[in-house]
Amino acid sequence: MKDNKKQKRILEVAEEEFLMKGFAGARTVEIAQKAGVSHSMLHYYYKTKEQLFEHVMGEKLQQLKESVATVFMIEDMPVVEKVVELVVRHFEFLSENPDLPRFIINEVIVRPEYAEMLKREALPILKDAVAWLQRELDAAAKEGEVRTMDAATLLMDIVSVNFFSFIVAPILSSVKPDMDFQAYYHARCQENVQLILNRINPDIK
Amino acid sequence: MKDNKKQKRILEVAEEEFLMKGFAGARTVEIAQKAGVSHSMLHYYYKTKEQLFEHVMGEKLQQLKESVATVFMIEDMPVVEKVVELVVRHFEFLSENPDLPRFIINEVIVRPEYAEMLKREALPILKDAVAWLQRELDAAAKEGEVRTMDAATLLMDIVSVNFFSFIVAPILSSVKPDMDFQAYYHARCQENVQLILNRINPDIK
DNA sequence: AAATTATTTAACATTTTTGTTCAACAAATT
DNA sequence: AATTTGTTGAACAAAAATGTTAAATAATTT
Repeated sequence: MKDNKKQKRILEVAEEEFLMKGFAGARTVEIAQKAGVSHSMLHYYYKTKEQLFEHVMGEKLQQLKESVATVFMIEDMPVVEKVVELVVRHFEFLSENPDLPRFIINEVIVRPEYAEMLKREALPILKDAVAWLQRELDAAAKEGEVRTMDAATLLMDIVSVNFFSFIVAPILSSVKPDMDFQAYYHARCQENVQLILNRINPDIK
Repeated sequence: MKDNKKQKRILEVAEEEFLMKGFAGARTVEIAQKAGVSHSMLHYYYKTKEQLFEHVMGEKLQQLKESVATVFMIEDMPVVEKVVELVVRHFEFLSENPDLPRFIINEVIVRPEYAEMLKREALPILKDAVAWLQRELDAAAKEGEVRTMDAATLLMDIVSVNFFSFIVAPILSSVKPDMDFQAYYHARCQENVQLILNRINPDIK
């Protein structure tokens, strides 16, 4: 086999385009053109736009799944540090995949079949992660290290502040064209860590 | 004039469709059909899909603008209560417009001309609001009522946790089909208030 | 070298979506 | 009553997007 450099290239460009514009907004001819292959080549490897999209979505969900596994694989350390590590890792994951969440959320809302896919792929592993975090938190709460709290809620807080940091980034930059992304991300990550630390702090409320 | 009930109806349905599916995903014939008017009627009032979309976007940005004004018009009370009020009002606004933010963010990212529109429409008033909040916070910080902090950051925290509560709601419900939205929203709002209160609490860190 | 696989070009077919036109009719306004 | 405005239907045109085909060539594998 020729190792299909072009096929890979098509998929790469398809990812970019679908992630930016969604299924409805992306154009197959544009994908082919940007990938530097002929229009027919695209259909040679992927019969339909839908099929191409499925591959992209499949890869992205896979990636999401792996990222959950990675993000949660934290060696032994005090639970507070673990939570900090969680926030930072999740933030880092997002900084490498800034428009993945927006993409998934949109497609899942617009096209129910992909809600199913998400449910199948990403959910079981996420449930395990929540259960793990809950055990950690409960144990630490008994020692008074953190306040008693729901792991799912904490996770949602983490995801929402991190996620939103990336959602607004392009808007902020359209407002301040000279904005320093590096600095922004750095500051935001710190802010988010701080916010989550307050959240689990046992001395409050 | 006949007071254009149908024209209004078209706009209503167009809002629903564009908000759910975005510009690229929405279909003019479907809009006409759901509005209970003929296909030709749609083009009679709105020459093109783009024009129809502009009306919707215009209205939505207007609404956003007004909501900012409303959300921030808080009578005299201690600043901590003001912040709580802010969170609750913003949450309420979102509960009435659950997919507005997602819509705006998407279109603004995909179509730069609407980033301009957003900048023109919503930004000046938001800047005022941030300035107001900053003054309030600074005054309160001097009295030790809240911790010294950046108003823009606090606002971003508020928006992100509230916003995300609504983003995930449809996903959660696809996971747990029997989920009680009412209860979920109520709990989430409380959680978000709590999170923000921790954030401004002067006794932490 | 032969066979297979990858790739292009360029035309074409199909489908989907948008937009137009026109004749007729209904409703409201003057 | 006459006129303007709203409305439909149905056909049609035009544009945009997807998908197909076949012939020719290049590259790779056997």
